[in-house]
Amino acid sequence: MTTTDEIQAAGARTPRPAGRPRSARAEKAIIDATLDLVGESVGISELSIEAIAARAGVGKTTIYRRWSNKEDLLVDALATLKTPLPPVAGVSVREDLVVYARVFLRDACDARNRCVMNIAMNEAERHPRLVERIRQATIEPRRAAITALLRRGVTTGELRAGLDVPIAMANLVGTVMWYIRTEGVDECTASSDLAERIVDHLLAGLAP
Amino acid sequence: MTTTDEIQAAGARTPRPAGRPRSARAEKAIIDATLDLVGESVGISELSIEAIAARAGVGKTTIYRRWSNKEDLLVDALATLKTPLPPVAGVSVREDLVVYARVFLRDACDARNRCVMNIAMNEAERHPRLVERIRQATIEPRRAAITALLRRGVTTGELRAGLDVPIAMANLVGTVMWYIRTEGVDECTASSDLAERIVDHLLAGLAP
DNA sequence: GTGTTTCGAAACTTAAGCGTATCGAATACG
DNA sequence: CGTATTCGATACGCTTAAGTTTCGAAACAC
Repeated sequence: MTTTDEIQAAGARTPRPAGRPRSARAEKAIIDATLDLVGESVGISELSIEAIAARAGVGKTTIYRRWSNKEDLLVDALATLKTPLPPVAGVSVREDLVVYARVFLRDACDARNRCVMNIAMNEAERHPRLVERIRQATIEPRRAAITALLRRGVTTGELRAGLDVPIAMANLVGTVMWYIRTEGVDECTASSDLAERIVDHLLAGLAP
Repeated sequence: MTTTDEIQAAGARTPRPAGRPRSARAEKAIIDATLDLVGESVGISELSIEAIAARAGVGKTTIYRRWSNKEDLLVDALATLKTPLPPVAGVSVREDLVVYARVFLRDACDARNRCVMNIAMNEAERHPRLVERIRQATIEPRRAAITALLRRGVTTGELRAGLDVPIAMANLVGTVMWYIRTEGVDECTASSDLAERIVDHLLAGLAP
């Protein structure tokens, strides 16, 4: 921190407390180190504040001055993974399903994003606050988007009438997730048409 | 351990070493406590030998006399969950798919069995030996069985020609797993025809 | 300049949990 | 009976990490 990279003047409203300002660079380094380590170790208990401080090149004091414990830091760190929500889509339901599937595949291939789902699925009992936040920020918007898309397909006749929406949603998301889990991440990055193939498979079904 | 419940005479071949025999009841209590705690805490690092000993009503000595470390104990404990392999099935591919789906649903609703999949999916890097054992003992047989069933369906014409078997497998397993994850365990035990509904949904596909 | 606050680094206290060792009591065999 | 081994309980040394405190240096406002 040799140069002047401290937090900006903070506007006219807050009269800027006296003393040395907090380093914005240190804050970013802490968040980045946290996300890197979470992406590697998958599991909150394996994540140590000391490892974060070492990786970020920062003293533990600098961390504890900003966050009072590990969970608070994680909440803020995961919030920066703003997974920009699957973007709005276009004309045909199939095309939109492919767009969503592609987003899921891309996220599932990124270690940082993948760990979010791992935490949401496995740490519910030990970190309910964190999991609830993930659920509201990431899972729920996607669930709602897919539900709306499936319902739209039913009304437009592009999808089967009487479709069981919860099952269909588990169908789409579960297939993508499980495929990545079993076939590995390489498979995703390799074949660029994987999303299309999966969606077409789901649309056609198993029967002839 | 007030009564005589020690290990039986052990046959004529081994001449029975002198001294007090090891308690079979203690061994069972240790395994049970291990599975209970794993099912609750999901995550091997949260599992402590001391907690197992306390839950089993056993001294740590009794554990370390049988297993040299946590992982060895887990390997043996998980091996007792012999999830008796999906039983052989019958005439139509649909019926057999329903049988498998029902087994997966039942397993996914039991905390002890559910944790096996959690470990297999999340602890691969930290406990490769354990995960490899789970993979060979549980995952691989099921994968092979489903693959065979899907292939059979293609040859008999009950399933679509040119079916992508890996995607179809992720389709079946992923749908079941994700449905349980999102809708909760209660949903499984409640509706007894869930397996049929999921399988029929997969067969029919999303399209009209 | 003085005063205030943050910086990174290090030492510190506290708490878990591992794996070992020791203890008296219990349970087998001969 | 004597011997051998296991039993549960407890204490021990060791490691890891949490969270706190102290330190001199640095960065700001005045």
